[in-house]
Amino acid sequence: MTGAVAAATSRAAREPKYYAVKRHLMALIEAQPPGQPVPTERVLTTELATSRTTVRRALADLVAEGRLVRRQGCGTFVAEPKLTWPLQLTSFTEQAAAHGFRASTRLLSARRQPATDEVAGRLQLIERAPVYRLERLRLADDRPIALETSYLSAIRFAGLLGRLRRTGSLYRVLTERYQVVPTAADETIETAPASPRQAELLDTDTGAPMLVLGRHSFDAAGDPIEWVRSWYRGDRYTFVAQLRGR
Amino acid sequence: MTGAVAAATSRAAREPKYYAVKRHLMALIEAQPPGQPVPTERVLTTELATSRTTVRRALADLVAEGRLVRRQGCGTFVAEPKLTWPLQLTSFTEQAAAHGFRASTRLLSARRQPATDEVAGRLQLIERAPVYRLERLRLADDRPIALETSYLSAIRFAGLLGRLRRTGSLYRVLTERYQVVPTAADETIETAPASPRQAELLDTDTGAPMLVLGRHSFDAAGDPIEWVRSWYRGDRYTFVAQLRGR
DNA sequence: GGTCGCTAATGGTATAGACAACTTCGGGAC
DNA sequence: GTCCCGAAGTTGTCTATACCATTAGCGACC
Repeated sequence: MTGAVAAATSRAAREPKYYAVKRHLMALIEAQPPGQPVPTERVLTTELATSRTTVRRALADLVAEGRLVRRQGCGTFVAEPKLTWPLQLTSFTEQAAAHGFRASTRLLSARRQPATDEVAGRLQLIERAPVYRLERLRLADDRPIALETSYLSAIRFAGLLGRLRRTGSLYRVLTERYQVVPTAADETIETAPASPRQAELLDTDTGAPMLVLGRHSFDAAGDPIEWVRSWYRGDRYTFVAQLRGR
Repeated sequence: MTGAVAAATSRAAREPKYYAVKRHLMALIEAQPPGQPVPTERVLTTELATSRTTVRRALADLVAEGRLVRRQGCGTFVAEPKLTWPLQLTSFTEQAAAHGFRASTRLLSARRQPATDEVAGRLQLIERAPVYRLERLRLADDRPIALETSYLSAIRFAGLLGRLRRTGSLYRVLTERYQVVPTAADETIETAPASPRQAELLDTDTGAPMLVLGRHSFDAAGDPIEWVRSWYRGDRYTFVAQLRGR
C-alpha cells in the first residue's frame, strides 16, 4: 500500500486562500511594535474581497504562533515576543528565579483516588492502587504560567496531603519528611489543544495550542517518585535547554 | 491595568458546543484500535443535531492531538499512538538508530546567501555576511520525519557545499574536513502551525500543529558552529529527554 | 481477464449571515 | 462633577449552503 505516500509526493503545493491572507497580515505586522492594532475582521474582509471565515482562519493561525493577540470587543493587536522558559531544573521555583520571576503556586485540588491504568504503570503500582492527585496552578509575578497535575503513591507517601497543606512546597515535604530526592527523570514534550478548563485557568482560548511537559522522576534506587504533566501556553512560551558536553 | 486578569478569573468555564461534540467522539474512540473508522461528518451532523462546521471543529481538535486521522474521499479513522523521538543526541542518524529506524536524508536546497539579522546574530557575524543555508528532509524508514533548515558561516566553512554533496553527512564533513566538534548547544522547543510547503513535504495539512526544535551549537572555544530549526509533526511525535543527576 | 471510466460518498474550502458576548465611549440623569 | 446607561463597534459562536478534490467500487468495454 504505497497509495498514501504516492498521493503525498504528487500533491501539488496548493496554497489555501486563508494562507494568502495570513501572508498579507505577516507583511503588515512585520515591523510593528507590540500592542499595535491590526485592521478589524470586517475591514480585512472587504479589503481582501473574501469572507470573514477566511480572515478569521488567518488570524487564528497568527494567534496560535503568538504573533497576534485578540481581545473580544476591543480588537486584534501585535503580540509581545514569546518568553523563554528553562527546562531541566527540578523545582518550578528555581526555574522562575533563574529568569527573575517571583514564583507562586495555587493548589487547585488535592485528593486521594484509585490509580488509572496509565498512572499505576508509571508509578509501578498494582491496578487501582490509591494515589494522590495534586492539581496546581503555577504563577510567576502573579500571572498564570502552567497547570500541573501530579500523581504520587498514597501508600508510600501516606499523610502527604496534610503536610503539603502546612508547608506548601511539595519538594520540601518530600526531602524533609520522606527523605526522597529525585536523582533522574524522563521528560516528554508534546503539543495539544487546551480544554475549556485549562483555557480558563491560563487565560487563553479553548483549543489554543499548548506545550505539554511530562516529568517522570525517580529516586536513587530507581523507584518512581512522581508523574507530572504540566501544561504551558504554546503561544507564549518557548522551552530552552542547555546541553553541555557529550 | 488589572482588567485582563479580572476578566480571566471571572470568566465562567463556558464550554463551546464543539467541545461537547469532541467529548462525544472521545468516548466513541476511547477503546477503539487504530484504523477503526468513526462516523462521517454528515452522519455526526444529523445525529448530534448540529452543523457540519461544529463537527469539523471537533474532528480538527482530535486530529491535532494525533487521536484521529482523516483521508479525503475515504473517511476518518482512529490514529496510531504518537511515536517518541529522543532529544539530546547530536546526530539525526544516532537519534533514529536509537529507536531502531533506518535514517536517510534528502537535500532539498543548498545555497549561499547574505545572513538575515537573526542569523547573523546567532552566528556572531557582521550584518549580511555570507552564510550557507541548507534545507534537508529527514526520513526514517523512508517516511518523512522532520524538515531542517541549517545556517553556517560561508567564510569559516568555505567550500562546504561541494564537500557536503560528495559525502552526504554534514556532521562528518565538519569533523573530518574542518576539525570542528560541537561541545555545547542551546536547544529551544516551541509549537507553530505548518506552512503549505512544510505540510506538503511532511505529508500533513497546512496549519497543522508542529513541534519546532531549534539547535544552536558551539565548539570548544565557545564559537557558534551552526543554527538549525527542525520542524516535526506535532500530531505524530512526542519528544523524550532523559535527565541524569543534578 | 484486464482496463478504463463513471458514479457515489467522503473530506476540504469558501461564502453569507444571524446572534451573542464584550469593550469603549459619550451623553444624559442626578 | 459623578454615575449610569445605552449605542456602536469589536470579536466569538453557530448555522446553512455550495462547490471542489479525492477515493473506492462497480460495471462496461476491449
